[in-house]
Amino acid sequence: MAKAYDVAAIETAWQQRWLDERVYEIENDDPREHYYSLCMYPYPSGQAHMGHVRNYTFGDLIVRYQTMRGKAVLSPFGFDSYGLPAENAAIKTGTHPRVFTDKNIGELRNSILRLGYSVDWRREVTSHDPRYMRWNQAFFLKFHDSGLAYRREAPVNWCPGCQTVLANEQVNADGTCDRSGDLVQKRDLAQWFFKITDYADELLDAISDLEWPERVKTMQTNWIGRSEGAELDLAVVGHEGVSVKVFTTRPDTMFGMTYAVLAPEHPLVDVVTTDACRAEVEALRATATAATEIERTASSAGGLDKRGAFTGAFVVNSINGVEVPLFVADYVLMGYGTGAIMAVPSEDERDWAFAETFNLPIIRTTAVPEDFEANGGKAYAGDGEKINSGFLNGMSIPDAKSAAIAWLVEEGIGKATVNYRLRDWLVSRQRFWGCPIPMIHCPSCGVVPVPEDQLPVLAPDDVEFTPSGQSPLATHPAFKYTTCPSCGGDAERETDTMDTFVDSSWYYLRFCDPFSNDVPFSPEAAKAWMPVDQYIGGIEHAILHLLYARFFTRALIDTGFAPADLPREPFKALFTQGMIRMDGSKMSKSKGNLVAPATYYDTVGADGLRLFHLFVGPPADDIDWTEQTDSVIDGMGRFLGRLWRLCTEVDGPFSGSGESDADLAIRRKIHGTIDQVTTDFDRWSYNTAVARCMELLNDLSTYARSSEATAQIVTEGQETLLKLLAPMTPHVTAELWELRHPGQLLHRESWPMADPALLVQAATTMVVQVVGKVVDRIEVPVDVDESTAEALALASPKVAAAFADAPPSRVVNRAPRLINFLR
RNA sequence: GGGGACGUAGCCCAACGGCAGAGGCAGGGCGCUUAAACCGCCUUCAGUGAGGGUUCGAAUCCCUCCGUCCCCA
Repeated sequence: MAKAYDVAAIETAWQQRWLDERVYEIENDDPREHYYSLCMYPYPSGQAHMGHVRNYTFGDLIVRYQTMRGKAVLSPFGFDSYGLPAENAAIKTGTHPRVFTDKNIGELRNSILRLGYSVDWRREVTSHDPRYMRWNQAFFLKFHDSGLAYRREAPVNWCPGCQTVLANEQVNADGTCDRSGDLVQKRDLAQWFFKITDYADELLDAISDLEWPERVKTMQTNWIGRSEGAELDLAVVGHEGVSVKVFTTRPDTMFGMTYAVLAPEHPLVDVVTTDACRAEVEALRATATAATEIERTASSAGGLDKRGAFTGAFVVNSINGVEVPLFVADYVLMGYGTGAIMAVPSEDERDWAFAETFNLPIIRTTAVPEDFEANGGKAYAGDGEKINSGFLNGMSIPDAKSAAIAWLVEEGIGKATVNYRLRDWLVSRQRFWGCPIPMIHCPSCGVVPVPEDQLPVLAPDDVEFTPSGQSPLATHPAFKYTTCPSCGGDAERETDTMDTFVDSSWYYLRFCDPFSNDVPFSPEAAKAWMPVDQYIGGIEHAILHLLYARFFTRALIDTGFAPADLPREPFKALFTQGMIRMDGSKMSKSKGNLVAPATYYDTVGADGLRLFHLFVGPPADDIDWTEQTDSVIDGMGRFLGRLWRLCTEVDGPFSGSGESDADLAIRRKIHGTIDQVTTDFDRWSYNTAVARCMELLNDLSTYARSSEATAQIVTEGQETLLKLLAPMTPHVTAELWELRHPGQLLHRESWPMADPALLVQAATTMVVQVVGKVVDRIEVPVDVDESTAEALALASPKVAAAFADAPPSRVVNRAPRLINFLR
């Protein structure tokens, strides 16, 4: 009686065995070629969900595959354990966020283990561990020293009801607080920033060399948003020495400026606004403060872009001396450029709409295409000859740009500048469950860093979470009140904590050396593994996390925490997996449409579920979880059952000698499959790799059913299939290998090599076409020469009939695959 | 509004510019079974969202449109 396939028992036993035998524990000095595989470390939200399963299935496949390819593979795991959900849970239930978080970490770790993910668990890192977060603080101090961290006022979302600051995700789409429903206000608070803009050019330039999905590279490029243009001063009429500095990407359009605009927050607004206009300007500023940035700049959001007010002041268009009105309008943002623009309605859509509303003149400075206006064209941003532009007339746009800038420089009123959309990274969070910012505010010394030997600054445990939402740090006297390290007088601690993106910006470096306590990671360890060879995660981190991590790696190198010769790009290759959708929206806890992975452990097992995720479609594509999905997953279970029977119930006797056509055919199939699966693995085409294995299993089953089969070939087929499937369905294949080779571990075997001699076919089918239509198929030797192929094809009766009257005028000869005769 | 991805059997998906079908799901038939499930074997099903272009040849490359989704504003 063959052994039964007891899915759950086999899987848990192997998970234990891999841990016991330390199969995936790796040393930094391992002599094999190093390979660093990393899945983005998750927020610990409790039991793993399907998105985790999908992510870690790809990650585990790579770890096991590269290990079988003979490499030393680093596969660490950790938890992004600071964050808002734990704090919200604390407010709701009164338990400390650490308790909630540690419990969730335990659950998530167990469910990762249950998936069979191969991890060096000794290297586990959690963000809130004092041995980890203390380095955030050390980095912060050094950044502060180096000018990379600074403090300034910046607007935050303030809820008047809760008397606290809200994160963007706590503000509803209509601008209300998601807890109290009050209208959220903008308030200026002094906050800490990291100077990522210092690295804008480098971060932008390095994008082109990354082995990343094009769309992620595009998103990063757009996010940094480098634009070249000019900065110039516009003198304010009647205010001696006062001028408005504006940034424009189109200095060639200066002759078309018919008004200028200040952002509502612009400091000059108070200076230039006349008494007659003050009331209207103030009203506009009030509405602008309440509006979100998206509302303010969206050109499609129902006329919001037309909100503005005249200041009563005029500025001089320096290029032609014309005086134009100065407005305040909320479509100009203080944070971009200089917070003021010269408005050229003829070449900018939003300026055009604004000019129409306020009856301002529109002067074209670029010749528009002939039927542009006839077709309803308004603002025109395309190419064309300069017109109405004085000394720029007749020039192309690029020439006119240069000429205009040269003129500005000559006159001493402007210069060429580069502007970025990217802004400095605001790292202050008015939260409890994050890494405390190690700074002290002293009334006499100002802002003073906490001395390094006093790190880490730890949040207190004896805190109460009130539904008001205010951070307990700010109301905890023992934490808040301290003495100044500089003068010894009374002082207050900074009570803000760091953005959790700081935690995730260097965890991949800590994984290289998670045991050190005197350094964040040793230079040797970082050099042993960095950069990450394959980084895997969700597309939702395409911009912020990846950009911050790229910045952080550079900043750590430049501040001496990481060796100078460490690669400055942390992630060599990136793969972003598709998300799982259900009923048209993302499968998520908040949507309440989760399907628990554990549902399948007793039926098809983790192996069956993994196989489903690999098979269902290209890894980068989103998948839809539908009523039919369970049937597909059942099919994966049937496949594994057939694999089990092929390896346990096929026992001959076989009489084959290894010489028959069937023997050769199945050996070709075996080796062809090795070749194809290897190729598919290397190009992230796991769905087709699974299909190849299914084909091989089908063919092997047929072959092994015949008593004419050859015993050694049956074995070769079985064992090859087990190896090919080992990275995909590790448990069942490991068990079947163990049954054949007691005491040996399949996952320590080498990846199979295809025999090249079995990959070449002697003969192939050549398609014969007449004027592109298939008329015949002929068996030809693979190395047939063109003239022989043509002769063979012409001998085909169908071709002969077609060309009975006259010979073909042209022959497209792609021997041995295809030949096409044309009349 | 700008940028990007994707549209192939009832469904999920394959197909270096060269025979539209690898694999799976669902459906149908037969076998196994007292019967059913399981299992095994066989099998039906599209001309590639629409239109144009390039090419000897287009699912594949280019353009326009339609639809779905994502990112940015």
